[in-house]
Amino acid sequence: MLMDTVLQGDVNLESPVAFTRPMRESRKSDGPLKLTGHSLLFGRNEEIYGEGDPAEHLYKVISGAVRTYRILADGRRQIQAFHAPGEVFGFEFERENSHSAEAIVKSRVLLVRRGAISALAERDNDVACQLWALTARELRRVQDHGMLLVKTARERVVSFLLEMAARGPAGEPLVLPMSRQDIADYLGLTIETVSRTLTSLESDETIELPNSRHVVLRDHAALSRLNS
Amino acid sequence: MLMDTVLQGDVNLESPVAFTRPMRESRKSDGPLKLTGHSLLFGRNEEIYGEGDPAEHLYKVISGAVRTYRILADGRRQIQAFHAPGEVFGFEFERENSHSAEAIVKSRVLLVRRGAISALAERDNDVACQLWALTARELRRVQDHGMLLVKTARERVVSFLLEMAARGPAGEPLVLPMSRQDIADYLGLTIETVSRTLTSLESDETIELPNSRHVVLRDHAALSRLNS
DNA sequence: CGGCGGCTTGATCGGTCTCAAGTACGGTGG
DNA sequence: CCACCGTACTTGAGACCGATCAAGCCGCCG
Repeated sequence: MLMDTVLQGDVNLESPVAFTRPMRESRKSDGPLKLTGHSLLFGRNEEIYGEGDPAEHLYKVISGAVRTYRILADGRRQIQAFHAPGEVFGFEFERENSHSAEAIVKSRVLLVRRGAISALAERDNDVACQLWALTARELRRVQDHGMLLVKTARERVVSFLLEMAARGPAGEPLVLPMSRQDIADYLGLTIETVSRTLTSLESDETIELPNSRHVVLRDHAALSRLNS
Repeated sequence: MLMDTVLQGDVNLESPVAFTRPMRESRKSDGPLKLTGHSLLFGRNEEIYGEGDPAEHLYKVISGAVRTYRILADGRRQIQAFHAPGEVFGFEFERENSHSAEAIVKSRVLLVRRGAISALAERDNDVACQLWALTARELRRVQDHGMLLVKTARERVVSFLLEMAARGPAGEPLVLPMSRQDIADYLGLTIETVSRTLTSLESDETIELPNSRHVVLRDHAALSRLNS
């Protein structure tokens, strides 16, 4: 974990940005929320923060990809979200983090002190409202993720693919930075079921799998139908 | 749905309040967020708002109990939360509601116009910060609910019972306002599995079921163990 | 060329769903 | 007070989906 120079980032309300592209700088009409902090570089599978750590920062992915997760008492891991460049994570109302975060691949992450944000929010209503909006957006994402978990294996995998596709440039093959185990823990399935389901979608000619980390969505109509 | 006199309620940050008790008026140190609106009375299973309706209000349960849910394309229903008196629901960042809300039993609900809240939030940072806090709290709840959905049937039912018990007065028998179907849709199980699991817990002498809407938690140690 | 980690494939097991009766309960009317 | 009814809940038998256990395969890097 290497310390980097101070730099400025802006928290915007735009929808997630492609994993495969540098962050997009478009912004909503209500304007971006300028925040400053240090950016740090994290290696593959390196912890960014752990469950129970004091929640001192908000985080923004500059490059790479991040997963947030919780571990159940018996060791099962539930991945709550994958974060692409441009996305903010680490929303926490409690004193301590309710979940852990790790870099999926080598990633640059901007850290913004909560104190700085609170101070800013007290002076500037606009900032406070945007924090609300960002949190509400995260709430919506988590609700959507919850919907996944009551579907069949096939529906979950399809939903996952469509979610990833929605973040990237349309038409281009999907690049997945995360392992099968990550996908399985995100979808509440086993690695074998994820693998089998992908294979099955390929033999239906709904998708193509040039290799394990690349997916081409071939039949969007069929995918949407399966997304239920 | 009967129109009622205008009355004042306060949105507080306290944890949920028992379904079986009138709302608790305790408040956090950062102070309650006073809001005014109309209270309405809703009958059993009456809709409070529907998915896709313009999101014009925040809601607070005065008495009774409320469920919020989404319907999947094929008709499956996923209940996102049960709301007890004192709790605020209807957080929505989008223009339209992402889910529906219904009264589980005859319920009185306070409606607060979003416009009024936004206006208040623009003038008063404290209000804006508390909205953030409330939303963050809801976020945490939804994350916790997501964790349920990757557990076994037995674990889900136990988690549900403990969640309900945590809201009510300690030691007293649990009164469930919702049907087995509601519980099943909240836990992502079938009604039969919920019923069987409860019966099984009773024959383990972990709980008692005086009747279908009342549960006595007998062996808290066993329940905590099963909560994983 | 060998070894290792990540992924796929196969065979079997088991938990939950599905379909189908039964039973208890609350309300209504006689 | 009881007979009746409808709804909600419980219980049973069997099927099925996804988990588990166990090989095998592929790609990558030494």
